[in-house]
Amino acid sequence: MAYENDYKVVNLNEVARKAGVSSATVSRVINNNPNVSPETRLKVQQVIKELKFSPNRVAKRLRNRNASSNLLGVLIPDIQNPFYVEVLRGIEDVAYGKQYALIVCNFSQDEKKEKLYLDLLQSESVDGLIAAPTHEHDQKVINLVKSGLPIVCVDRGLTEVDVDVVLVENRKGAFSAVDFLAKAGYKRIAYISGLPQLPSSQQRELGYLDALEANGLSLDKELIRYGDSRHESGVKLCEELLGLNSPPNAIFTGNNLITLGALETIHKRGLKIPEQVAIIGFDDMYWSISLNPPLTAVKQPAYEIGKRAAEILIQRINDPSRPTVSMILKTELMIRNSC
Amino acid sequence: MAYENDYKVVNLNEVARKAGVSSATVSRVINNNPNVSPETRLKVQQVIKELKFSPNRVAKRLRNRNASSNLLGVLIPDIQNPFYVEVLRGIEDVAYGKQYALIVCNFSQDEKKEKLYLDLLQSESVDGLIAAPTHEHDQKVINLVKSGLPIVCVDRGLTEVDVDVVLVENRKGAFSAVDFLAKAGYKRIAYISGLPQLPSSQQRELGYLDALEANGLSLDKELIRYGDSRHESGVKLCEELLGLNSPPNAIFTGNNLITLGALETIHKRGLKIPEQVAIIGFDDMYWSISLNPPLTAVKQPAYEIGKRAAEILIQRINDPSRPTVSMILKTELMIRNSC
DNA sequence: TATTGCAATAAAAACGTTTACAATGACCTA
DNA sequence: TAGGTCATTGTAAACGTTTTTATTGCAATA
Repeated sequence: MAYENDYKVVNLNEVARKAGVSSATVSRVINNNPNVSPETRLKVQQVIKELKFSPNRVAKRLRNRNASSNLLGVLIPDIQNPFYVEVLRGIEDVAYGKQYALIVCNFSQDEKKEKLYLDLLQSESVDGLIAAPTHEHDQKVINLVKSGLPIVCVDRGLTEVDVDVVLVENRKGAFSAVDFLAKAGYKRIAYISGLPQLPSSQQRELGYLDALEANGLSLDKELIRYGDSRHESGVKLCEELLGLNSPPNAIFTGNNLITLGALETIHKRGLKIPEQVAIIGFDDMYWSISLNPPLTAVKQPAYEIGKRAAEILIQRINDPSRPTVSMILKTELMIRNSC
Repeated sequence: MAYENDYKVVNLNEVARKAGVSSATVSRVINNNPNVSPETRLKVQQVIKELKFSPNRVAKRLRNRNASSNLLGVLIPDIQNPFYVEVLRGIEDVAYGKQYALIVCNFSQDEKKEKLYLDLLQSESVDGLIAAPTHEHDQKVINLVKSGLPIVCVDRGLTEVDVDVVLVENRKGAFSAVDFLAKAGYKRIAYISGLPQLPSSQQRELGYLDALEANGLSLDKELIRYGDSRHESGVKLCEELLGLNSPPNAIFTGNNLITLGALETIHKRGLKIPEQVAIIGFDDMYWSISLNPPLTAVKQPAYEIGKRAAEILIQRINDPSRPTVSMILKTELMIRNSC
């Protein structure tokens, strides 16, 4: 095309030539190395501006394998879950502020896909990684931590290895929800769990059990159902529960997609909420108020999780030897009209 | 740490040394270049397996500036909008299938941020870009197209330049919604528009006007409100409309975030939908059925948009000279109970 | 037998940076 | 004035690939 020449990208050497200095000097200028005389610096800066030079991040990354090349990996289980989108927003705001780019990998809770993405991220020489591993014994992520790559886990930790982690009080959060149901007089309370291998699902189940016990309610194992953290399993498992001979009169749903699935089923059956069946969800959404009925839910500070994780990651990149931290954030019960 | 050595990453030269060949030969093997004897190939492949070698994508990208380095940029106006998340899912599935990684840039409808991200993507030497530009005259994106970078626009096109684009029948879709309202007997129909500079907002407005005219309804300019495509402007503009001396009895909302905002306002005012005010939205969500009431909406094939865009982009990367295409996808009216 | 052609391989340059090390020259000191 | 110090700058290697060009050995040809 006739276009191309007008938009040719200049490199550091052309800047050096035009400014009459060596490439090393130009490099020093753009990296704010103090060993440059003020006049030279000014001259070079002028040429940089004139030529609209911007350093090639790929070359930089290749050269500085383990120095900062300003690229982070984000490994997310399900980008269609608004919770993770919100986490991503938090990460993104911090990353953008510090000139980091993000390679976003959505592995759809598929372990094979997760593995491939991790290889890819390593091969892209990312400076660090924010990940929500498939489970606590995720060998691939564990190895990556061992290899020295800065990593922060969100939503799910790792055993066997010391790693920075940002979590939420899952057990307490679940307790507050189920306790609220019990105090409101519901006696048969069901729990639809996400993937049972996830630490968060396990913790929420414990919170559920805690609340039953605290309120003197006996446990009916039939009322606990295990799904895969997705909308469809909310639909299906709620169907199962409502089909029981002695169905629950309240349901605690393990995450927001399950909540939406369960709502779909309840509405399809034409049941009145909360009169015929109450529902309380883990995970709030800003449009929960516009649901039918406005949903009572445990709110996770998702944006905050992402923000904190990114901050911690960048800290670790800058100081790989600092001790690991576990940050546990609080949840909040948003009371509306679904129970 | 004691860890580090166990996980050292091997490079092509080590493979070459161990296999007793030159690095060029190893490169030929991994790139399936036919000029390698079967025995050598086998030998090299063995060593690759043994050493768990995987080529460094950064070096590859640096070397092959304009050949395939398997990295795509995605420039998205608002990752919190479920529509774009769905588009992203479509892109991701195609990209993953072809071993492409994605740098996802969410510019939050902020032109400065958009510009910075575009510089970053260029500096990362992406092979191609899928973008939803801020408006039709987006100079930065136009220049990038002119520079020869393969680009596909989604949701919004560009003037002044020939570019691949994947769109939706915005005008027809809006018409079908407003026509449905009119045929249902609503006479005072309002339109809450997203950012007025967006081609999609403009087209939807035209569809709205078409439908008024087709049904013999007169236009009241007071009933058109312009927002910024976000939740808050849905809240606020709906507030304004309902505060009018002669308020609308039906509202057509320009995108899903506006819809949710408007719903919030309607519920806050305690108005009955659709008896006191009806609402129909552009953009469907899989949980629209769980809203109060189940929302009637124009469904865009969001996943399909992303999928097609990614396919077209990869085609163009492989054949930069092929003529540009415009793909226009159809919308579908999902009739539920909000009007 | 001398030449040619061909297949397989190696050598080396290149991509655009950073950085260890070397070189320069100005100034100071003894 | 010789030597040393110091600030500034330059040279060249390195990061891990791909690719152009060169080399090798061998078979075919005249």
